[in-house]
Amino acid sequence: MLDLKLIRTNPDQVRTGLAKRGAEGLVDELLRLDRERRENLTKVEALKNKRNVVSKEVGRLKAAKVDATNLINEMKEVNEEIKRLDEVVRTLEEEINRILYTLPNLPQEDVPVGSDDQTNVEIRRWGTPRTFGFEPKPHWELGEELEILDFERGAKISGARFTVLKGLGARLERALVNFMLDLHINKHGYTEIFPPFLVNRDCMVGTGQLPKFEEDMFKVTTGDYYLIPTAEVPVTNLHREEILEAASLPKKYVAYTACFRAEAGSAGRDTRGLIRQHQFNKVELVKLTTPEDSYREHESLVHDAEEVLQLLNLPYRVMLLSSGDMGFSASKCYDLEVWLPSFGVYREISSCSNFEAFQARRANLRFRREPDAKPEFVHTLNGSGLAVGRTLAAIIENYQQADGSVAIPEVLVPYMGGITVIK
RNA sequence: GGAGAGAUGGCUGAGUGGUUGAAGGCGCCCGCCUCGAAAGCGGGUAGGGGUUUACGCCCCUCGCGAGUUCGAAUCUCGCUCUCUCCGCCA
Repeated sequence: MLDLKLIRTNPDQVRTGLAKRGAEGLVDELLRLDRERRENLTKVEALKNKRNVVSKEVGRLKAAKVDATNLINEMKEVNEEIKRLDEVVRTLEEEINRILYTLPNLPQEDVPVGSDDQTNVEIRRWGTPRTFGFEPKPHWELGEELEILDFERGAKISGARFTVLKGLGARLERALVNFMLDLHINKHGYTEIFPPFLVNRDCMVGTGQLPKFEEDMFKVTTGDYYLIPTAEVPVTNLHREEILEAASLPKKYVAYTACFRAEAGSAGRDTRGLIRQHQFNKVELVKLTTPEDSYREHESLVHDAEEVLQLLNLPYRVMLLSSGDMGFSASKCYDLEVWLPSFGVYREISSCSNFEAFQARRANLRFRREPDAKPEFVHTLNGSGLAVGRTLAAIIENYQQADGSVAIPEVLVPYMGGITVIK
């Protein structure tokens, strides 16, 4: 969430930033509520001070065996007024928070302004899409023919947007997870986390999924738990309500998890294949940094994710998302898009964002520069490294051969027990 | 699921209605002492909010939320979490 103090002291900056995202209009309302809250707060605190002072006096009088009935009666009236004003303040705070929790983050200065993906900017491109001497098939056709993807049975046992991986397909999925984890752990210096897949509501609010995007989340009916839509949620919230030492930053975590998304509003989109599933696997990178380091750490996080595609020899491009295409919590976001031959387009396979203090403020996630310094909010970042299901689809399509078999990328062969082709 | 015990500051640990936001100890920071260090001595060490040019002042917080009271860490009720034993379970 945004800093209420920034809104109070610099409303124009906030108005401008929100306008870039098409989310203006509530700043004046916030300023009014904030002013009203502080006025009432000052009043009620003065009364509470009076109550504290008089109560101590009552204690002294009673100890001295002096009658204090008048003071006690007076305080009963003061208490009524305190109760009333407390309620007023509480209501105002609720309204303020209700608005704050639904306002998106402000874009960084260098984020292109635009309303959708048409204004995204291509930053760089890696690799050349292969030319096929035959008509390349989509991954779902290849997968079914090779009996490594079973969409029918996925639909039978669960429903639409669920897929069963079988045999070497399941093996390849597992190989990808292990390959990505090993790369980020051993070469890039991330610490592996294996978190719960169900989290409480506070975590979902902390990273920004709630309260605004409830309909996109799966919620269990027993207990107050949500299925994680990404490992970003449990991993970013690992240190919520904590004050970290500056020396322990940046914290770099990598986590493999399943991800669960309701995909409300996506009806009819990407209905075939592995691209848009209710459940998919992802290896996620998360960083907690000081504010001054977060921009550099963002760039290096993108490179860490890119290296997965490079080692798999999959052509991709890096897009800088425009203000209107970024996620709710992000201040700046790069997407990695992998080449999918059957679509003839680049498709998102990773999203790498810097959230600055937006999530940290929600999750009360702070650090201290020096032992006796004031706590400050950290900056949080994350990115897919990568979405495993989409990577699997990209490999099947890019590595297909004329006879319908699929070659295994060289770096994965050790993870496949020496197998070099699925046929 | 049943029975019991517990939750206090960075840690440990007192505190059963009245200057207790909290004794003592440990840790940490500053100073004295020392050639230097240790020991010793003195002082300082929570977070949030409001107000103020500032110094400062005020409010809230002893797991969380209600309640009793002029006054609650302390009494009452509800909840959460942790631990022990039993049951069940992968």
